[in-house]
Amino acid sequence: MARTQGSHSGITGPRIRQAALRLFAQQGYAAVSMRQIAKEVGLQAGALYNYTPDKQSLLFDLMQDHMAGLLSAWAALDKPDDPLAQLRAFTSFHITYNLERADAVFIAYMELRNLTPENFAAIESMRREYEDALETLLTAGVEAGQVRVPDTRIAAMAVIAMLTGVNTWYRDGGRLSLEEVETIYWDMVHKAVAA
Amino acid sequence: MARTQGSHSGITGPRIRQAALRLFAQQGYAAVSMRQIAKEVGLQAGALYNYTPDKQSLLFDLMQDHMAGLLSAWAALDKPDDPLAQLRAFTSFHITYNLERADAVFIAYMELRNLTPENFAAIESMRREYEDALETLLTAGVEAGQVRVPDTRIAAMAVIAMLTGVNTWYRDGGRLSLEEVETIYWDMVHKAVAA
DNA sequence: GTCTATAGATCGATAGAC
DNA sequence: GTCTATCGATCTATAGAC
Repeated sequence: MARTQGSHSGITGPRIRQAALRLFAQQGYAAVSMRQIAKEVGLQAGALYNYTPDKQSLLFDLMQDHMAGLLSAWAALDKPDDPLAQLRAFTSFHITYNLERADAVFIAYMELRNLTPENFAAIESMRREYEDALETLLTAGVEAGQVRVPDTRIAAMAVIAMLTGVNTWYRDGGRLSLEEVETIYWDMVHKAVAA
Repeated sequence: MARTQGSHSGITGPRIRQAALRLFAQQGYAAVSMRQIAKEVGLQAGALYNYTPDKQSLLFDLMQDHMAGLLSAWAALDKPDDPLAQLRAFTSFHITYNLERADAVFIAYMELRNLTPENFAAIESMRREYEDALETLLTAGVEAGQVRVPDTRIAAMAVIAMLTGVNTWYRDGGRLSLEEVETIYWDMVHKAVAA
């Protein structure tokens, strides 16, 4: 039953999204053509339009799936009661989750300007929700007397920026293991916000 | 002596770079056409090639100028002797310098993938030099007993990521003044790396 | 669901007049 | 130094055969 055209396996859609994710991250949305994506999956360009109405929707779906996954993974995580322990859990979670999805993280940040206004608003709202989750956590720490920061909103932004920065330099098999990285960052995050 | 074509004023080159900087930052290098840049300056597309050999050189020059300016501005800054005071100076310097050049900062980070390998290496080397400057400063703090971090290299990367993150949310006339932002970030940076 | 073919637009860069 | 005009390539998206 060898097949020479297309995949016919019902997983063409995911393969297209996977190829687009990688290419968008490597070269940027505007620099990647539909023909390139099609070639990566073994299709002609026209066939892509059986899976996405247009290139913009392909980008938006990738970003939306990433943000939704991030939010639901954090929501589903089994969290300790203590606010400071929760903050430690957030630190490890953010580093690990983002490192494992470096392409999606990169796109979700870099390609915001290539979204239509409506799509941009949707993604920004999800990002805001994630920031709010961390700020709420910091506020609980303040009320428990474990955290003291000049401004919980800015502290949330600062912690997220610091942790996401790991993606710019971390490489598998490098000088430090993922566990060591998590420990090092927790030391700094902890001291930065501690009472 | 009214002139109706071109600028003839000897500042066309800078105006082209300024327009390219703004457009590249807003829409991305790949999404901006030479015709768009020309229109912004009031030229036809062909005239741009009197000022740049090609689009790639235009991008590279913008990034190189930005990084060179950052390095020389930090080098020229009058710095205190005390390592911790120097770190405070770095915090204020980085926030202010980058906020005042948001477009260039954005491009220098986002458009690395659109550089040729040679150009990429040149920019990366300058970025590395800036990171080294901060790491050297942290190491001096460790030797003076004022700083204690698990890893000076990672601490340098973490501080830079945290401070550069200001660019993603700060707006003139917003809730906080630039001075307040600097104070807030110094509080967190200081605590994060303090002995 | 994929193919081939193509419409219609736009791209970077160059040539030659002025 | 800027213009007009254009080359040759490439783009997104669609139409219609299979």
